[in-house]
Amino acid sequence: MAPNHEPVEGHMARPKREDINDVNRRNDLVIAAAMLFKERGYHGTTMRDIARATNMQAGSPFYHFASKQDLLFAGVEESLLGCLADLEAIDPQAMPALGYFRALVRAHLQRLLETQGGMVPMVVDEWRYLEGAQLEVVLAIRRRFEALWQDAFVRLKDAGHTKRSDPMACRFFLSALHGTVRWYRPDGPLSPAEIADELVDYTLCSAADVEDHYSR
Amino acid sequence: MAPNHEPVEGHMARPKREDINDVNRRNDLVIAAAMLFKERGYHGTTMRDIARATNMQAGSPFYHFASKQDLLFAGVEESLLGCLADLEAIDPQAMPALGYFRALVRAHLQRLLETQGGMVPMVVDEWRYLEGAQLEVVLAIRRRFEALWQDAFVRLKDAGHTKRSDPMACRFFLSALHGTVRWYRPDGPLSPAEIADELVDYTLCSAADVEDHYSR
DNA sequence: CCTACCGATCGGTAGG
DNA sequence: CCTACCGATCGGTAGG
Repeated sequence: MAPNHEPVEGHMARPKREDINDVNRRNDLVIAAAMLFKERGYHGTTMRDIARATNMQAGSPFYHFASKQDLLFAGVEESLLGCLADLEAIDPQAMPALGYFRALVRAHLQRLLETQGGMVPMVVDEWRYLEGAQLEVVLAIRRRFEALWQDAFVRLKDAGHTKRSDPMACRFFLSALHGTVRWYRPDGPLSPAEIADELVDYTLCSAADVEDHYSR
Repeated sequence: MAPNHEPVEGHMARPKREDINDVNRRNDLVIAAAMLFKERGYHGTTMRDIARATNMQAGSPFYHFASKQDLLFAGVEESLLGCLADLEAIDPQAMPALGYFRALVRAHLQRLLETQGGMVPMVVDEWRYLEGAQLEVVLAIRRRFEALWQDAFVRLKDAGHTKRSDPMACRFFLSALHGTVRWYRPDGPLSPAEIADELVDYTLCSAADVEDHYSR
């Protein structure tokens, strides 16, 4: 016994051999849980399911996490922060509005659809089963995420690529963006990057494009 | 004891007094269950929760439904068929493509967002917990639903109101349409009809509109 | 991390 | 529909 420390250890603690193992196993749990939550839903998944998927005994996950909710929170927070980091790594000043927007959509769909065996889609539906302070943390991250997209939309419109950049338009766009997790199949005909380009095209509205390059 | 008949009673059975009561109580259960499934998820809701919400004792819902899944199925199927009936009641021949499309979006958002105290949004997320034959039935209805929207999109493009009418574009649109259930609030500033008009505007892409009537 | 265990709850049933 | 009940399972804990 020892771990189960949410508030993380002291500063700069040089990890010893056992610590590394603990961290690895902890991470295995987060991923296995996220995958199961995605497939069967949070309440449809059992701590015993998660233990089995990680080759542990029924009570062992509680060595790493104090509760099932803490395990959900770890997965949701990690995924969301990962998404946000990807997007914030792209410099808006380094490229034109359209290129920036396309880079955002590509980065996000890559993260959403092909990270770690597909655990990230879980965040789209399952965050809502969090409560209290953990829910607040997640909502705060989501607000930063939405503000970033909102800004990108404003730039897009200022450059003449869309007719709207209001919050409602941004919401419609984000629904289409996140809706991909409900129909995307890894073995399907389109890669995440290709889907990204399709969505960018769908979202744009320049006069020139109305003369269809797209039939079918 | 008596009911609990899924395959419905004989043809044209004139309902007696008790039958009416059974039908009413059965319907109360479907609505209460759907509301709870929407709020807490299917697996996060207990048959006892549903019983309590209907002023029954713990075991009584099983007089009307053989299982929890049957109760879910009843709500999902009824909601989906209701949606489909609304849409099929609109005659495409009776109006121009744009008017038809707008009528569809309005009808659907009305059904989705303000029917029976808001039970319908449940179908967006919870149908996936169905299994076997019931799941197949629901997927079949959904295919009809999507085909209808696909046709509407083709008409929209033929009339020059969108640049795309391919299945992917239709999917993006439907995600935005159904995503409304995740942010719509009955006490919010916009009615379902107003949201419908916003979405129609967002989806259109005529050259004339690019000169923004919309700022912000 | 495993073993062994607990109290609570859950879906569902019998019998009227 | 209620009463009374059952077997199974669940989240979680103690103790090493």
